Amino acid sequence: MSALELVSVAVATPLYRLFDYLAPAAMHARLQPGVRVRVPFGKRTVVGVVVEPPRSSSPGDFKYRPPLALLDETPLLSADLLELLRWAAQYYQYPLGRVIEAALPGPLRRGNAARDSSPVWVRLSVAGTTAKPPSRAHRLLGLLDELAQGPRPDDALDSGTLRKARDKGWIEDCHAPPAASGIAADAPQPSAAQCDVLRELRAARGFTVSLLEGVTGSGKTEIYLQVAADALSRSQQALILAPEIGLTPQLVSRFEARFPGRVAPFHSGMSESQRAQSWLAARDGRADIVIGTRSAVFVPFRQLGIVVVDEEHDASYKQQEGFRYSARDTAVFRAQQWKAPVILGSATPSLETLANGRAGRYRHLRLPQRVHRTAPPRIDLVDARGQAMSHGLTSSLLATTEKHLSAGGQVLLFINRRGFAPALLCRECGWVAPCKRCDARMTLHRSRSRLICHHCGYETVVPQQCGKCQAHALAPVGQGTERVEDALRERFPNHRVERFDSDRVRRAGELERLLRDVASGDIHILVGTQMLAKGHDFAGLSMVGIVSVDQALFGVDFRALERMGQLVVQVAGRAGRGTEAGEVLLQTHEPQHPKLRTLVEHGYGAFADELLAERVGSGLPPASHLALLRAESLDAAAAMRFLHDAKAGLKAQAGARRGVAALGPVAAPMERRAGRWRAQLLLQAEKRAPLQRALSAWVPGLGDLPSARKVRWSIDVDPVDLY
DNA sequence: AGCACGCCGACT
DNA sequence: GTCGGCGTGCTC
Repeated sequence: MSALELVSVAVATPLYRLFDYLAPAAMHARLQPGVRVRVPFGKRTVVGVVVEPPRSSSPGDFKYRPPLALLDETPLLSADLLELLRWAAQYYQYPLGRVIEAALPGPLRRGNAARDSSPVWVRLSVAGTTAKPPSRAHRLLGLLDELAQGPRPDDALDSGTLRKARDKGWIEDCHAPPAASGIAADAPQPSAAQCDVLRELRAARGFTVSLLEGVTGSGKTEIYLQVAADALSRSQQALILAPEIGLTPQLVSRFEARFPGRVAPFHSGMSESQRAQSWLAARDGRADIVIGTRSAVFVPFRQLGIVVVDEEHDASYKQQEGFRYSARDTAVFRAQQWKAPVILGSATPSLETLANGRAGRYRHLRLPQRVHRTAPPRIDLVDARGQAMSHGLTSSLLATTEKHLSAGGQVLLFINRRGFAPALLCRECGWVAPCKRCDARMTLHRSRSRLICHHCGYETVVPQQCGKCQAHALAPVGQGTERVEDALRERFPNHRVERFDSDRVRRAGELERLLRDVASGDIHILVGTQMLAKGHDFAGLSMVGIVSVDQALFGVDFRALERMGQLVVQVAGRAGRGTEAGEVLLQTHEPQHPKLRTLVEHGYGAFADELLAERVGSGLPPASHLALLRAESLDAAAAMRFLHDAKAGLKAQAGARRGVAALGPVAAPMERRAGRWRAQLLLQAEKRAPLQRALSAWVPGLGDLPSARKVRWSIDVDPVDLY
C-alpha cells in the first residue's frame, strides 16, 4: 500500500462527475464510502461524501489536494443508502453530489456531528418536591407544577427558568421515560374486507408491490397500522409516505396513538434540526416508524420491513424542480433493496400503477366498502347549457345547496381556481389583461384589489380602463373561489360561508382552526380548491358541488383528464353523513363528453381503463417512457438553439439512441413565462433500458455545449406534465 | 452553482 | 483616472 491514496468524493455541484483527493496514510482506514469530508474546492471549502473505497495513487497524481478534515468516524451514509442515492442520481440524471445534498437534513449537509441531540429530560429532585419559591416567581412555580406531573423534555421548557431551578437544586436530569413497548391495545377488530386484504399481504414473502385500492373511509389506514405492527413485531421498521404536510399530522397521531413513542415524523414543516434528529433516530433504530412527505424516502433505516405510499397517485410525490425524483417510484426501489413489501394506497390509482397491476407486476387488492357508510356517492351531472347562471353557479346547483342547508347539512363547493376571476375582459374591443412577463392572463383578486399572474407572481393594480381602446368597460370573466364565495354569501346571508384556498389559509394552524369550525357545525358552506379534496373527513357534509371541470376536458396536457377524474372522485368522496350517502353534483357545459360520462356512470376504474387504452394508442405513458429536456432563456432563440444542438448530439451517439425517439424541440405550451422563453425536447422510448442508456451517454455532456451557456436547462425523467 | 479573472462604460 | 457590468473558465 502506498503512503498516499486517492478517494472519490461527491460534491454538491452541477457537474456530472466526482472529485478525487489525495489522502495521507493516517486517514486511509477511515475513508470508507459514506464518510463525510471537508475538502477544498476551487476557492471554497465544502462538505463532500466519500463514495468509493480509497485506491492507490500513482506518481502522476500530484495535482490532487488533500481533504482538510474527516467528519465521521463511521460512515454517515450506510452502504444501502449510498446505493439508493447512486441509483437515483443515475435514474433521474442528476449529479450525485446534489442528490446527496437533497437527501441530507441541513445540519448533516453542513457537516455537523451526527450525534443524538434529542432533548435532555428533567424531573423534580427530592428538594424540588418540597421547594417553596416566592409566590411572585410565577415561571418557577409553573415549572415545578408541570414537573410534579412527571418528567418533561427540556426543549419544551423555558431555558432561563430551568437554569434557576437547577441552581437551587430543585430539578435534575433523568432519562426519557421508556417508550411504551409493543402496541397500545385499542386496535379495532378489522372488518371482513380488511381481514382479506391483511391475509393477502401477510402471505407475501420478500419484495412485493401491492396496490391497495380503497375509497376514503374504507379503512386503508388501519391496514397500514396492522402491517406496521407486523414489521415491528419482527423487529423491523416501517416507512410511511404521505403527499402533504397537511395530511401528516392526522396520520402521525393515529400511528402515535397505536405505537406510543416509536414514531418519527419527517416533513418540511419541521425544523432542520428536528429532521436531523428523526433521520438519525431511524438510522440508529431508535425510531421504528418514519412518517413523512416526499423527502422522507431518503431517510436511512437499520432494518426496513415495510413501505407504504399513501395516495400514491398524488402529483406532489414528484419533485418539480432541481432533483426531479418521484418519491413513489424511489420507495418501490427501496423496498426492493430491503426485500420488503410495499403498499401503494389510493382510491384513484395512477394509470402507471394500474397498468403495473394489469400486467401482473403489482398485486391489486381492494377495500370495496366504506366502513361506516353505505353506498359510495353517486355523481349527477348538471347540464349548465342554457341555464341561468349566477357567478358560475346554475340555479339547480343553488337550489340543491339550499335544500341541503335547510335540512341542516353542510355543503362543499369545489373550484380548482383561486382568485375572483381568471380574466379581465374589455367588453368594447375584446382585450384581456395580459401578464407582461408570461403568455398568460392576469387573475383578478378582488379582495386585494390586484391583478396577479398565477404563473410568475407578477402583480398590478386593477386597471380602470382597457389597455388597448381605453374604454371603461372592463369586466371579470369566469370564476374563482373568491367570486363563488361572494355569490354564496349574498344568496345565503344567514349561513356562514368560508373559503379554503392558499390565499385564505396562509399560516400554519389556520386550516386546523377552520376545520374545527366545520366540525362544530359553525361553517355551513365550504368553498375551496383541491385543498379540500384530500384527507379531511367532514362528518356533516351532505352535499358536494363541483363548479367546473370543463378546462380539463380540453386541456393541453396528456394527464389533464386523469387528474380531473382523480380530483372529482376524491372531492365526491367527502360527501355523506353517517350512514346516509351524500349528494354530488357536477356542473358542466359538456354533459355529453364521453370520458365524463364513463366516469360518472361506470366509475373511476372504467374511466381509467379507457384512458389507459388511449395511452397505448398514442404511445404515451405508461405505454411508453418519457424524458423531457427543458430549456429557458431571456433570449428568445437561445433555448431553441440549445435544444437543437442537444438533439444533434444525441443523434451523433450512434448506438446509444436505438429504441429512443427524439421529438422536437418545440416551444413550451406556455412559451414565455416570468420573462423567459421556454422550449422542450421530448425523448420517448418503449422500454426503460434504452432510454436510460441514451440519457447516461448524453446528459452529462449537455452542459459542455457552447449553446448551454446562455440557457437554464434541466432534464425531467418520467415527467408528470409537459409544461 | 459559486467564484475569480478580464476587458469596456459612467462616476467621485 | 477608478467602480462595476456580465462573458468565460474552472472546480480534484
